[in-house]
Amino acid sequence: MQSYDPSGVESKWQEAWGKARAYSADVAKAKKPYYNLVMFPYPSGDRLHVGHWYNFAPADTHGRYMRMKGYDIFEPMGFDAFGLPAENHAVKNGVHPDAFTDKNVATMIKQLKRIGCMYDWDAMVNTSKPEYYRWTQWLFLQMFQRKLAYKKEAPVNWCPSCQTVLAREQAQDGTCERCGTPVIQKPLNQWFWKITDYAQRLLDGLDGLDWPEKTKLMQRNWIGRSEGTEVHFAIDGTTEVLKIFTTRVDTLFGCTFVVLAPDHPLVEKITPKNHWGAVHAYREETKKKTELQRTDLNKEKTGVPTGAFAIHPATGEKVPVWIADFVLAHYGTGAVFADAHDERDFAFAKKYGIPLKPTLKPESGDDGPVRRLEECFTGDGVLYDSGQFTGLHSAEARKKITAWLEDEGKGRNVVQYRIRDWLVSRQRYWGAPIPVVYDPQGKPHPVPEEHLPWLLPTDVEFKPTGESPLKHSAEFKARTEKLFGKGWTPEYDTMDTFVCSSFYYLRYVANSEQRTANSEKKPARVPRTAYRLIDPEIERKWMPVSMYIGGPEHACMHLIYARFVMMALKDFGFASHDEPFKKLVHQGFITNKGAKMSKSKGNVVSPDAFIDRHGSDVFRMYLMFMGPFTDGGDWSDTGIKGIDRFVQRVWRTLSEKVNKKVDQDEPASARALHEAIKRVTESMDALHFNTAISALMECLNVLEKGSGISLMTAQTYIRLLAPLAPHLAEELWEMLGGKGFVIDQPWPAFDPVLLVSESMTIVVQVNGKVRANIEVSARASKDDVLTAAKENENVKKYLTGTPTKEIYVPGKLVSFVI
RNA sequence: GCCGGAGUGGCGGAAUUGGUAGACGCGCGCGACUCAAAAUCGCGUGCCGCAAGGCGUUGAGGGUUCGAGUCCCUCCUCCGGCACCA
Repeated sequence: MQSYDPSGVESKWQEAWGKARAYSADVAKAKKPYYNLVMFPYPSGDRLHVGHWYNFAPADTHGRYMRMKGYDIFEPMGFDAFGLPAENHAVKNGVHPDAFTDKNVATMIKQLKRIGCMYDWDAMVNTSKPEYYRWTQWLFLQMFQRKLAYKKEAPVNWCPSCQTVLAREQAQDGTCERCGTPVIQKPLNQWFWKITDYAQRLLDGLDGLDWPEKTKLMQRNWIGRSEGTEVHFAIDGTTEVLKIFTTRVDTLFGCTFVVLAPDHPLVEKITPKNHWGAVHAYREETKKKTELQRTDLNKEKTGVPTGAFAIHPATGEKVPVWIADFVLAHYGTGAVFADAHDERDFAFAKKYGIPLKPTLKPESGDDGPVRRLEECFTGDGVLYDSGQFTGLHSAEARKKITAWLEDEGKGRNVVQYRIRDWLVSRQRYWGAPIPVVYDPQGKPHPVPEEHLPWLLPTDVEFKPTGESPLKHSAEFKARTEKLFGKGWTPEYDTMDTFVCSSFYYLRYVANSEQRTANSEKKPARVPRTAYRLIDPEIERKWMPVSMYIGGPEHACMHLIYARFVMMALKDFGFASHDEPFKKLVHQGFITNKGAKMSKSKGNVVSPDAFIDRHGSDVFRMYLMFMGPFTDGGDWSDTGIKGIDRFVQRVWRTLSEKVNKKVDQDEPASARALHEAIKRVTESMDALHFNTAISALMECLNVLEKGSGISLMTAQTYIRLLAPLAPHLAEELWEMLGGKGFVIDQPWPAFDPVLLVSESMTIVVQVNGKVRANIEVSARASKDDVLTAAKENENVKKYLTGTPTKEIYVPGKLVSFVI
């Protein structure tokens, strides 16, 4: 008897699947579409790592399971190929990013094929190719046309090392997401996409999504809706009006000063000359600080008075106007009114000797310390010294004061969002060029659609200089002048790669339709998607993605951009759905000795050696057996042996013990098999691959002990195994004379009758302690069971006296209380 | 600081609506095969006991219940996210 040798078997079946085009979906004809998607990888030059496998293999197992359940699976794979690493590599080694990317994609495809996933390679996308990025640019034009793309000068996050701007999401902790360099603020004229227009819809849409609650919550926080009041303060001696957003208008009467962000536009207009020196110096000081320094919470708050005064809208008092960098320019209106009921205002006022006036007291308890300004009370309470609102509770006061302000024309109820418009410009080479040209007056014009793809020029230096490398392309300038006229210049910035990945799921489907049409025998059919982002009928059928699997790190980036783009496309009339991803699941992280695997730490585990020795089936099953796939886990290579043994045992048992002459299994075997069908099905539905595997192991343990296995049972077992160990299952299926591919077989159903055994084991408890296990007939009544329980010797020992309570849980246990 | 999630053997982890905690696997121990080792197979693996049986137990403490890993309260620890958001 030969042991199972995966190397030959796995390549044999990978070839056979490929030859039969077993995984090419016909998206136009499919009846029960199921779009099984994983987040596409970046094609780095490195080998596939454990993290890739941990994402792709279980996702593929899910797809295979759904296929056997009768769905038409579409499972594409592609490459998010634009981005900094290829460009940095180009800078270092002088190889063009395109050549470098091509090489990486080719090796990555080879490696991906070894996993043995059901990828429909006909549908592949590569975001760095003109046939793809023409759609990235097309999307920009759509946004531009509807004024959702706009250019503005704004202080932006700038990474001095990468020499480019970053979206807020890419500079979250004040450092560059890629290189960790502290980010600085720099005023630049940049392209933005108006995601803020969709804030409320992005928020509302979350309720209907089958996503992890945690991810939804993160998006809710990111969108950051808050309802409050905009209060208008006139500036003394000017016609200027300062608008201030607050959620605590109940403390309005306690306002003794107002604070502007240093870069608030009013500062220049209202600061009297004699204060300008100090104000200017403070603003310059702020500019020099990095985002990290500026937002350091432990830092003592600083500020300077502007010398201007604002008129309190309710009392008419004059209150001083300060600037301070704890007030953020980009939230609310970039200004706050300060009072005694906010920790920051309280501390700031004490530091600079600004008077405070408490107007709120707790509903109960001693408010002495608050009145004496020894304590800062920030909760809701009861108002005093607040004019006609005195005596009201905070919540009530907020409503009444807002209404009063509205009547007086001094304020209104408003909703604020924390989310900011999406900065899509990048001063880098390796990205999709923004399809905009400027006339000699500097006015931007969209590049007409017939000129798409607006090609990325190749005659450039890659060194980042802070300006877009495209600026140095002679061809790019010449092309623009030739098409649009003398003095016209192209936009030199490229797009954030998150734009590329915001709609790729649509292009997969379009590609698949196109290639299928192209590969059909005559008469040639013109693919419906050839000149469209996607055919509307096919979009309606395949969207939203049925299952989207990828890492949680994209919660507030890719996953929010893609939702925004999908909503916009629907509004533009190119799609019929609001949401791109119906169900979302995050795989967990695989760590090594508790630490995140990274190249710089040198603790990356390469799957290669394990694949060579054990094969893809064993490796992917081991990853799935480690624990729940949403949890991730710490890598250890000792346990893989267990799966290897399991595979060998399956092989041995099914090649030695199958008796084709028998069609009736021993009862134990039959029960074990049907128990396995039930449990594997439940586990697969829940994506609990670890328990699916253990159910198969338990079943095998029983089958091994029996004297023989019927062909039927063997084939059913192989079908249960097929999504988890696809190659092994095909080989066994063929060996036992199965027709076609096992992956085309239906998923087995269990027979509940076979799950019921003749007898049942009942646990007997006395006063909550287990005293016996008794065997009774499966048909025994409550009285039978109770009688049998009382007759048990050990139970008798403890059953001293008449039970005050007799509990019987059918089929499970008896509990006596005495 | 705020918001989430999680704490179960030596290890990874199982456990329907509250119903035999520790399935399955790793590791370890003993045995078989072998000149030997590896591989494989068998048995064992919370504690005490030859056994029958007894006892303990799911981060800590308390509560509800005939019965709690599961429900409620208090606390501890770890992980993830947000963080001057007015």
